[in-house]
Amino acid sequence: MAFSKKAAFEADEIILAEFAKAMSHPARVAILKVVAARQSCVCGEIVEVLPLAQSTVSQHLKELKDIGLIDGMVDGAKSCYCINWVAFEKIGTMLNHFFDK
Amino acid sequence: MAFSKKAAFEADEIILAEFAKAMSHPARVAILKVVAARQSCVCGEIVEVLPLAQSTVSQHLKELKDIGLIDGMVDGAKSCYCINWVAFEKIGTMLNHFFDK
DNA sequence: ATAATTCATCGTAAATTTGCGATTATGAAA
DNA sequence: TTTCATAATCGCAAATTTACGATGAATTAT
Repeated sequence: MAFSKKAAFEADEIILAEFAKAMSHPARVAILKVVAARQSCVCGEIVEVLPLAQSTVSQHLKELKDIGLIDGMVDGAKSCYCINWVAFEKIGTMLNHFFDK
Repeated sequence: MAFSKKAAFEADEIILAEFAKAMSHPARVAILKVVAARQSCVCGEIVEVLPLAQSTVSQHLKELKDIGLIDGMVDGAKSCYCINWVAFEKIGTMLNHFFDK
């Protein structure tokens, strides 16, 4: 493969693909669902609900946070996450208009 | 890793993740854009436009077709593709309602 | 019939993702 | 302070994805 060809594509194509990638694993979709249902929630609650180890969940949370689908804030020893609805709006808009012509 | 944990999630989470995965690479987003812009188009036209080898494009097309985002039909020696708008509707609906509560 | 086109599939190497245990860092409780 | 709890990060192994050239199958052109 030698090297990735991602850079050869247009910025909006890359952005949409990155959002899609963030949601391309059922664990991350499940995390989004849990966080959305509880307004905001602590990492430990997510770990309890998912069939995955704490370190794995933490990694998925990081990915969702890096792309901006969730916001995370420290609450003492805990980490509290909530949905970034603005980002979801953005995706919806991109999906609605991206393939129009 | 030993084995994938995908099966441990709910069906709707898996389906949404699969759609997202199909759109998680800029090449596939670009393909969708090209096909959408031309109503329907032949494989060769896509290969011309993308910075990828024919076999690579063909593989991406197969992924998009397998998940149902595009339909493909044989036209003599050529292969003609078009967007499956119903599938896009489905994604839009899932995105709009999946995280509501 | 032969050659050229078109595209799917195969085999592969390299890159990336997934998952977990172990460790680390920080805050809370004793 | 020492201990416990919470969660991020590291290091590694296994799985999956990405990309391409080569090959094959089918159609069209000569």
